[in-house]
Amino acid sequence: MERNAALEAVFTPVRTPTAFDETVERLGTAIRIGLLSPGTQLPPERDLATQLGISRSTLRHALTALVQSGHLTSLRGRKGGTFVTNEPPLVVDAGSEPLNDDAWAVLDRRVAVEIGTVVLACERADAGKLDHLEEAVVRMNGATGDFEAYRRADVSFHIGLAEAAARSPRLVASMTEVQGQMSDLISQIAHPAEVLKRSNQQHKRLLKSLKKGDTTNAVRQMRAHIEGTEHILAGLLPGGRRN
Amino acid sequence: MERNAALEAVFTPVRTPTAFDETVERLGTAIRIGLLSPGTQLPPERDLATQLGISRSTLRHALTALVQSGHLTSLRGRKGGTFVTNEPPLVVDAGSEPLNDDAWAVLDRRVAVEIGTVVLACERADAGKLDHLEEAVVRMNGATGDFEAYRRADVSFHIGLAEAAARSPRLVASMTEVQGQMSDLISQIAHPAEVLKRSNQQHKRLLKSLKKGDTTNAVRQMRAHIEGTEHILAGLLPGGRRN
DNA sequence: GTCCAATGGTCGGACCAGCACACCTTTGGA
DNA sequence: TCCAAAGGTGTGCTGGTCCGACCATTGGAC
Repeated sequence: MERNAALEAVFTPVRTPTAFDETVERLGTAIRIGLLSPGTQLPPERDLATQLGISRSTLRHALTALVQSGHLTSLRGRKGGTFVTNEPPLVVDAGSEPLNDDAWAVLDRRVAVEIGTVVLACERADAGKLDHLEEAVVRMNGATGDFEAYRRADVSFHIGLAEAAARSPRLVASMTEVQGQMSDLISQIAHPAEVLKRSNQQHKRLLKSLKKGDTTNAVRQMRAHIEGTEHILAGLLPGGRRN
Repeated sequence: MERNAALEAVFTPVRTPTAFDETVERLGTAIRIGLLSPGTQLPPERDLATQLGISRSTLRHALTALVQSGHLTSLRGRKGGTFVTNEPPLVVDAGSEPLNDDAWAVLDRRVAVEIGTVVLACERADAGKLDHLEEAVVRMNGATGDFEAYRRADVSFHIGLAEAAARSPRLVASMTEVQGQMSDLISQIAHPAEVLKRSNQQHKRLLKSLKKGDTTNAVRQMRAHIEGTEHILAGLLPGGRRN
């Protein structure tokens, strides 16, 4: 029993997502969380394949899947292209997954990514970079009655934070991934306006601390912000609230 | 230019490590950072393949690679098996990689994982779980003259922290990965005893805060601890110190 | 001494993801 | 009228992976 936990981690199954899987996941998430907004045109297949470092065949395979799931549409001919649908599906499968055990892992990962981001943002972000966050907060203020709109702005806020902190695009990618997973989780719970208001107040306070470069308070506020979601989810997760 | 940083992250090359790659990486890292110590016997190939969720052929491919690189040896016959070499290579390729640009990404990821871990550990760790950390600190105290020994204890400390905080093995896996990457980075710099002493004093202070559940100070101390390494590395990294 | 069980080592066939590349089809503008 | 830019299709090859059967070595049980 000495260090079973660590060895357990070593001998855990190796995950081997295929290029197809990864691509569907990437683009699907980007669309669902609003990074690629409705109407956006993707780069031509040949270019995009190069950018993603995969063959056109594989990319097309993924695009086809996303077309069939209603995220994308394609138009042929000159001035054709691949476009994000006007009303793309917002969550994956609509609750077919009953909050399995990895949900806890997602929440833990979120703590790491969000708090790490906050620390870095406090050190690196100048006022200019934080303007986008201000906008997002305003948008959220005006959308406490419309969860989808609220959530889009919420995602902007958190991803904007990562952009402000990032020295490499990796952090932004991690944040994007985490936000996508969170969207899947929280799609299954209710969002009364008062909860959203309270949540956005936390955003405001956090932003204030960020502007002052007050790492200590920023961390505390981010932790509180995250805990809000965790407490709501705790009841639904297998094993109940384990905090 | 609106949100190029986020889109850049979306259209970044898709990574598709093979099962073989992942396995070599996993086991190699575990050995290099001392999670699998010299002399340790791995499970029989057939079992290990099952645990890792890959075929025996693929596993053997990976094991063969690790045998050739000097990490493992195999003995046939009853009471045979695969064992960690007595003196496995400690770093990958001995400095053939001249600190490329992703080094910054590694450092950022470390901030996230370590600080996130500290926050969770403050909330969840009881005194018992922190005993291992105490041991590690003692070991480091006695090894400020022997960097390899010091580093092994150092890794124990940080991974022990993850074990204390973890609700799922994922966090431990992330920490393991990060520590492996850090080992590769810091293998290229000097480690005078006084630097190690100072570093271990930070461990002590951190542990004290952890025991009190003082998240604020624990975070501050962990950040300071990480910054120590960053400052030393900054001179070697492309782009110089960017903090 | 003999046999057997446990373990690493080898081989061959099958499958499939991914790639490269050539070619077809549609469509709008020069 | 033609051409360029885009998506759509097909074909064959390579390499990673799996499965399963079988071989070789070795130490202990009897």
